[in-house]
Amino acid sequence: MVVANLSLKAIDSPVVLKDRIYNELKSAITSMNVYADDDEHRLDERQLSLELGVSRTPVREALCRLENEGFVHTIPRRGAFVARKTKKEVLEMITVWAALESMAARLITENATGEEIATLREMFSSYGEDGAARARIDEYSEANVSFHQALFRLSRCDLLSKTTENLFLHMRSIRMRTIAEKDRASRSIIDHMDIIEALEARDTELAERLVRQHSLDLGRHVEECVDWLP
Amino acid sequence: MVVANLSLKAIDSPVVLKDRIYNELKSAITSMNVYADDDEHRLDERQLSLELGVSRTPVREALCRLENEGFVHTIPRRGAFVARKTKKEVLEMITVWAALESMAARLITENATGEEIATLREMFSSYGEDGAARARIDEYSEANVSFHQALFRLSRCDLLSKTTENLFLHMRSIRMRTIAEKDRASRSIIDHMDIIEALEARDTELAERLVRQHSLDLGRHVEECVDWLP
DNA sequence: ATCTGGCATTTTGCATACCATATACCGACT
DNA sequence: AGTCGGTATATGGTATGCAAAATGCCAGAT
Repeated sequence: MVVANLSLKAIDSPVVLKDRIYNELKSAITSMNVYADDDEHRLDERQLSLELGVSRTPVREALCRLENEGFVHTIPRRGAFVARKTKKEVLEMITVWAALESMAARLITENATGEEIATLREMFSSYGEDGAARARIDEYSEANVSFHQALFRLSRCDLLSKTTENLFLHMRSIRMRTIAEKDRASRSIIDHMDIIEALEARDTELAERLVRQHSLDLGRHVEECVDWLP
Repeated sequence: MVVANLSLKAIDSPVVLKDRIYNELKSAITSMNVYADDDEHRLDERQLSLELGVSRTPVREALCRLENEGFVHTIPRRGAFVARKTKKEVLEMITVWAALESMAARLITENATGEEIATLREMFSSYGEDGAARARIDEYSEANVSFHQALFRLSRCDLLSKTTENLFLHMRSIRMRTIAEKDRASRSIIDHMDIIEALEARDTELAERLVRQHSLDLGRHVEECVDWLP
């Protein structure tokens, strides 16, 4: 008799309540438009626990995590609120983003395969330089996000992706609003194409610089044009 | 009658129990040598709450935060353990570090005053190029940490500092062990001096490249020489 | 009429009690 | 002797209870 050599993957994911609540709240917070109105959105522990049908304890632990990630701001004895970023904080997020993504580009030129880089180009196949598809802003916005996420994925550095993940979510509402300007969208496409070419040419320094500049440009644009943030 | 115009600073720090426990545990974890022995260090909720003289609830919330920051690894229904980084994770931390610190250097060349940059040089005044002081490794190690922290401080980007803060703590044990090699220490001093000169010359690209390379060198050294990590 | 002081309410922070599950031990069976 | 199965125990996950603290309201005084 031989032991059946089944290739089983260990199941160590007994998803517990607090994690599900964390995911639920996180998606709820990131999908809402925090900056739509001026009044702050309170997160009542008791109300949340009632709505979710659980006790306050796992809700508190979920809020604790969200606070640590900057999505929730809690004031002792006062309660939890959906965090609102100041303009300064947004600009700093963009700065950190620029640092991380330019490093991702660097790593891609050194490690990624040609096929992987080719997938980047395919993502924009429908958005030719003719600009025919430029009208589909919302659709492009999706491709835009995918492109940046792909950069981090191809860098093969999990920590880079993980560190940026929350920045992505924080920036989502901002980016959605700033990308909805045609000239910036077309500028963005050109930037992306230049980046892809640099990656294909394995030009480490150039790719790094282009990616960094692309982010810093966004930063300058926010600096100059966004006045709806404190 | 005039209103007394006292310049009071708002006290919004009713330091609550869970925060103190968080700090207590964090300093305890980061100061211990996690990699000294092979057996994993368990963190028993009940035992901790007994030792600290509090209930389990705030202990759990502190552990929750520490898990989110990667200092604690909890397995559902099994308990919390002091997290042990793999070699891959350490290398990725160094990569992220390199990205962030090189961006800090970039910002310094653009924003910092000459006086601020001068303070960097003063930090190494006692470690001349003659190498007379090279023997004082432990003392130098302190100056080394201070130097890197100063880079982030002078970047005037709080988020850069904040993001790196935990990386600092994670790397402490690693760095302590790798820096304790004379040739690397002297190499490190030279690197630092080159970086300072680039900053003084306001050479953005050079400063950025030197800082990044300094970190990546550490990465390569860890890659090659550290075999005591899984 | 406005300001101040106290009371009531609301809500968090912490403590405790309960429950589900994983591990460990032990006895029985092959 | 080794292995399998059951039970006990320990430990984390969840629920609830209690108290401190902060806000808001109202009444009374100036």
